This record gives sequence, C-alpha cells and structure tokens, in this order.
Amino acid sequence: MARRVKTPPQPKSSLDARKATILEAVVVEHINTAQPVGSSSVAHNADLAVSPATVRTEMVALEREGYLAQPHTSAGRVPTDKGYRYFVDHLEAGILGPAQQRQIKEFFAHVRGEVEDVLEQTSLLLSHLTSYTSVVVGSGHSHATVLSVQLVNLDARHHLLVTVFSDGNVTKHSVLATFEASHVEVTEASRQLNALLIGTTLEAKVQVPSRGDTIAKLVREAVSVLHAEMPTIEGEQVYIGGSSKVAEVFEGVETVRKVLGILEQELLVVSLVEDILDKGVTVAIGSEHGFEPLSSCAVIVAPVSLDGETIGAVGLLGPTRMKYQELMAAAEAVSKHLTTHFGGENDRG
Amino acid sequence: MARRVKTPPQPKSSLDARKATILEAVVVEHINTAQPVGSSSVAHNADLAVSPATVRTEMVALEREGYLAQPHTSAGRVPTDKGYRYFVDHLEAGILGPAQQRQIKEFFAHVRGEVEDVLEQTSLLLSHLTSYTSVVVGSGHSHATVLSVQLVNLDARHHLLVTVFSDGNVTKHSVLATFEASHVEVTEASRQLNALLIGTTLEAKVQVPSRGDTIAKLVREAVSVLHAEMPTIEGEQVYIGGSSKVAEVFEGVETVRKVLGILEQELLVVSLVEDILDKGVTVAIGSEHGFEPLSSCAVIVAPVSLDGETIGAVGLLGPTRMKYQELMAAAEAVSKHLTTHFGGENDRG
DNA sequence: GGTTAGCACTCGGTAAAATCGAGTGCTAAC
DNA sequence: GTTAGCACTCGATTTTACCGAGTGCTAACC
Repeated sequence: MARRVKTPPQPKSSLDARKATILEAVVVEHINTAQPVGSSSVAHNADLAVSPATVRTEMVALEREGYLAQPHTSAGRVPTDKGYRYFVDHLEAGILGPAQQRQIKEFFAHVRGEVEDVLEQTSLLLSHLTSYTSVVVGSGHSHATVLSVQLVNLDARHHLLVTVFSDGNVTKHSVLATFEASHVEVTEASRQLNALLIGTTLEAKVQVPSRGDTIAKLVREAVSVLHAEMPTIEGEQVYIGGSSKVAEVFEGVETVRKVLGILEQELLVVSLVEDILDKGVTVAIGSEHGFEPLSSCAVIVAPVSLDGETIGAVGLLGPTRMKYQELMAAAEAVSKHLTTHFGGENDRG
Repeated sequence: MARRVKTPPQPKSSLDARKATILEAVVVEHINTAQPVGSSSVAHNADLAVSPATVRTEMVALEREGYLAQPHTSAGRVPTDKGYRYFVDHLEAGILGPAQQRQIKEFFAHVRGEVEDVLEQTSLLLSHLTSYTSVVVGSGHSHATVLSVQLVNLDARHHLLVTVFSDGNVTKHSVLATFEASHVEVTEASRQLNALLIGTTLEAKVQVPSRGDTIAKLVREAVSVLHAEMPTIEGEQVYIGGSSKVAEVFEGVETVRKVLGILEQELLVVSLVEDILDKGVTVAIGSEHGFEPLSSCAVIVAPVSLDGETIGAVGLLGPTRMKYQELMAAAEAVSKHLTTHFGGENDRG
C-alpha cells in the first residue's frame, strides 16, 4: 500500500511478461553468482522456451530502458538499481526457513531485560540469522513526560539528577554546584523538583524559584542541566549487529571502509533509517536513499510499532546484490515479533 | 618499572650495540614501508658505517636468535614479534606533535557530560588523533555501594527500579508484578528498599521481609531483580572508536573480518585489555596476548586511575607493524589527561 | 512479425613464458 | 673482523598468446 509513494516519474513501471521473467532471471542469477549473466544461461534457466538470441534482443531492450547494464561489451548483463527495484517490487513475500523461524521463536521466548537490552540482542539475532549487518533503531522519547526526578548527592557539591520518564527511559545528569549543600537541603530540592517537573515534557517551560537560598539555587541548576540536553535527540538508540559481516558481504577494501565509516556515525544511521521509513518503503536500493557513500548498498527496513505508532525499526544492510526475499522475510518476522513483544508487555501480568 | 614483570624466559634479552642498531633500522623501515627490508638499505640508512655485507652477517645472527625472519629466500628481513618486543622495550618515550597536543588540550578543555559520554568521546578523539582503532574501557562498579533506590510505577503492575551507586552509576530494572499495587504501596516499598539497600554492595545479602502483603512482595521482587544481575560484570563499559580504521590499517579481507569480529565481542575486548594491564605491560605484540585471531595485531594500553586505583584504560589496536612511538605517546597523553580530568572533578567547585 | 540459427567479432581473464632485479650466501682478499 | 665480488634464488612484473563466454547482426524460418 505504502509502495505507491515511491518515485513518481515513470508512469508505473511495468514490463511485458517475458521481459519481466528475463529480468528476474538475471537478478536472481546475478545475486547468486556475483557475475554478469549472459543470454544463454537465462534461456536455459528460466521456464521461457526461447532461444538465447531472443533473450538477447529482449536484453538490449531492457538495457535501453535502464533495467540492465553491461560492464563492457561482450560481457553478460548486470541489473541496475532500477532493475533491482522492479525485482523487489514484484517479489512475492518470502517465507522464512523453519530453522530460522525456530530461532526467532526461541529468542523471543527467552529474551528478557530492559528495552535497550532487548533491542541490542535483537540486532545480534538478526545478524546471526542473516549473516548480514543489522541495524536496530529505537526512537526517542521527546513526547515522554517526567514520572519522577531525584537529586542524589555524591558529596557536598556533587549531585546526580536521575530522571525517570513515562516511556521507561531513565537519564542521569551530573549537577556540580559552586556551593555546599547539606543532605537535608538536597532532599528538599529533590522534593521541589518533583513537584515542578512531574508530568511535564522536556520541551515545557517550568516556573523555577527565583529565591537566592541554597535549595532554590540547586533546583535552578538541576532544571537547567536537564533542559540543556533537550535539543539533542536524546533517547534515540542505535544498535548495530555484526559489523564484521561488512567485510564478508562487500567486496573491495574501499567499500568496506566507507560502509564501516558510515555505520560509525550513529546519527547518520538513524536518519537514514528514518528517511526510508518516512518514504513508506521497506527497501532502499543504491542511489534511492541519498547517501552517496552507500550507493552500492541496499537497506531493508521494517518498522516496529506500539499502539499504532512507530517506535523503532529493524533493518539489514548489504550490497545491492543481496538476498532480498530471504532478508525481507527475516526483517519482517523479527519486527513483528518485536512489536508483539513490546505490545504484549503492557497487558501481561 | 612494571616492565620487569614481562616474559621471564630469556635471561634479559640484550644485543650488542650494532645488532641493536640494525634491528631498530629494520623495524623502523618495515613499519614505514610494509616491505621486507634488505641489508643495503639498512647499511645506508643507519649511522653505522658498515657495508651491506657486514649487515648481512649480523642479520643472519639476528635471524638465528629469533628477532628477524625471512618471508622467503632472497627477500629482505621482517621483524618477528620478538623483534618488535625488543624494539618497543628499548624505545625512548616519544613526544607528541604540537598539533596533536593542542587537539587533546582542546578536547579536555571543552568536553563535559557524564563519565560514559566522556569515555565514548575520548575513544573518538584517540581514533582521530592516531588513525587507528581505539578502545576505551571503564571498569565496573562491583565495589560501589548503593546510594539510593527508587521504585517508580509505570502502571499498576509495571514498575521501574532505579538504583544510584556511589560511583555515579545508575541502573534501571523492570519489575513486573503479578498483582496490582497502589501508588501508596509502591511509595512505601520504595522507602523500605532504601532502608534495606543503602550502603550495601550488590554482593551483600540483605534481610528481605517475609510477610505476604503487597508491599513486602514488591520489595522482595525488586531485590531479587537487582541481585539477579549481580553476577554479570555489570558496569564494564567499552567504547570502540574508529572501527572503520581496521579496514585501512590491516591488509587482507580475512584479517579485517577477524579483527572486526573480535571487536564486536565486548566482553572479549575487556578481558583482553585487562589481561594486558594485569601483566603490567603497556604493549602486547602478536602472540603475547593469548588471542589467536589477533595474532597479527599489537595492542597498546594505558591505564586511567583515580586515587591510585585503576578505573579504566585507553588502548589502541593495529597491526604489529604500527607506529609504536607515536601511538604510545598518544595513548599515554590521553590517559594522563583522563586521569586528571576525573581526578580533578572531585576537588573542583 | 516475431523467432532463431549461424557467424564474425570483442575483449576480459587466465595461463605460460620471459624478464627483471632486489637480495642473499659464500668466498676470497683486505 | 670487514668487505668486495659474484653466482644464485625467487618473487614480482611484464609480455604474449590464447581461450571462450558473450555479443550484435543478418538471413532464413515459421
């Protein structure tokens, strides 16, 4: 359904049955062999009873229309991004192997712990499952309200502000005072902070006391420290699983370096995944996402939602010649399980 | 001083002046060129006024003693791990370039935030500074005592146990009850938990109430959740900076894959670094640390201490042919700055 | 008109051959 | 003990030849 949102240009890319079959055959074979594929292997392989010559004629057409490309004359054809796109768009949903299904079931039956831990482990699961690099994103808590704040004093001038949010996130912030405060004063400041902040979001302005006593100064300091953090997309979590797979799955040191470099920049990864989600797409191939350094990559994403709202996503990253069907099935399955996992938690006793 | 603790076997490896010079020249040149180095370049390069033939004779001696190796007949020599070891042991402390010194000063002048954030950013700094992969380890808080615990209820059955430790660490744990609890009950449970746990370590046994009321059940549940976590080395933090550098600095996809695979396993990295620290050494070369998959790597570590106790370490990882002098200086400088950074925090107002 | 067999042609990849030269070990003279 | 001289080794590089998968085109075929 969401697929309608994709690239508006071409009038609804569609090919006659035979061209489609040929394109598909080329894609499949190239994914398996990593080699340019020639007319004859397509003619044999596919169930179209046609001679290589005919296949060739169709191939020049497909090349003219931009679905295929030739590395050089007298070599076979290789799919372009557009070719992969057609392939993916016309892919019937894959079904996961029983072993993998079992592995996922197993995992979610036994996984426990905080959201962060679950997400991190999920990224490892996905990576093991697929032998590709996985990306799991949990979205931030910008709309979460404060459930509780507490000022704990480490020593006379050094305090720790611990804040609990309605979505279960907990943050800590150091509060360094230029003056000493007694235990009683800190406790009182903590009480006032609670009264002040509970129920508010980080965006909300609060009325801080303007008095000059120790307690008021503490309160002001704590509030400012907490709110100072607001602009950063605090709470966005990224977990990358199996980054070593990058070296297996891509060829060419240069590409490996580039991809790893990208994966290091968590903010970039988050925005990449969110961009793709925003487009309502589940796969971004090559140049489709704007990131030039990832032009030889394809990214599969599947949203994780709670109460109808997207709260995160799981993704897989690989070269454009990746096993789309299998990987999409894996991502989908895991995202479904995650969704019910978190959804179920609320009801469970 | 700590260096005396290293490999006991050989009676104090030492070479006559000329052999030492030659070995050093070979190491330096091989580090720069990544190529086997021949007798003539050594004869020219070094300030020993000797002919290549003499150098050759010395080289066979050095080879016999295990400091050098020949990839194949009629190729130059390459240092062995033992050769690097000798080189490193007789390296006078390097001095950091002014640009890098400035960068470090700059960094520590402006860095702020929680310990975790500082450590993470430090790992990035080290990596940028050196173009190698960095490892920053912060040690756990097994001896830390509980400063404060708080049970916050998210909904009737779903609570969050937030614990603040004396070392500034904060943990959260979900507490899922099979029964409903009112706000008042949760608050009371929270109060009792505080009375029970403050000042204790996670190892300590505590006397939980055995009554059957809601509050007692909550308390028991919370304590068990908290203590269940004890055995895991909670609080060990690892930050790896510049993992993409692995692809630049090592050659051979296979090596890159192996190293990345290791870096993914944080526990492994922690124990690697701690092993090296325990040996009282600052550099582990090739086979010196036990990790077979890292046999082509060298690791530089520098401890970070607070009040005389080691609270973490910074490290750099690269191929055995890495720029030891420069990197050791960088690691040392950063660890010193980190030490004073954390040490100073306590006194600062 | 679409399909196909036939065919000349292209061109990257591989293998064999030739060559190069850095570097060695040895020996004999210094 | 040092060094010049020299024959020798052997990986790396270049050259050449060649193969063959695959193409595009054309003419015959259904």
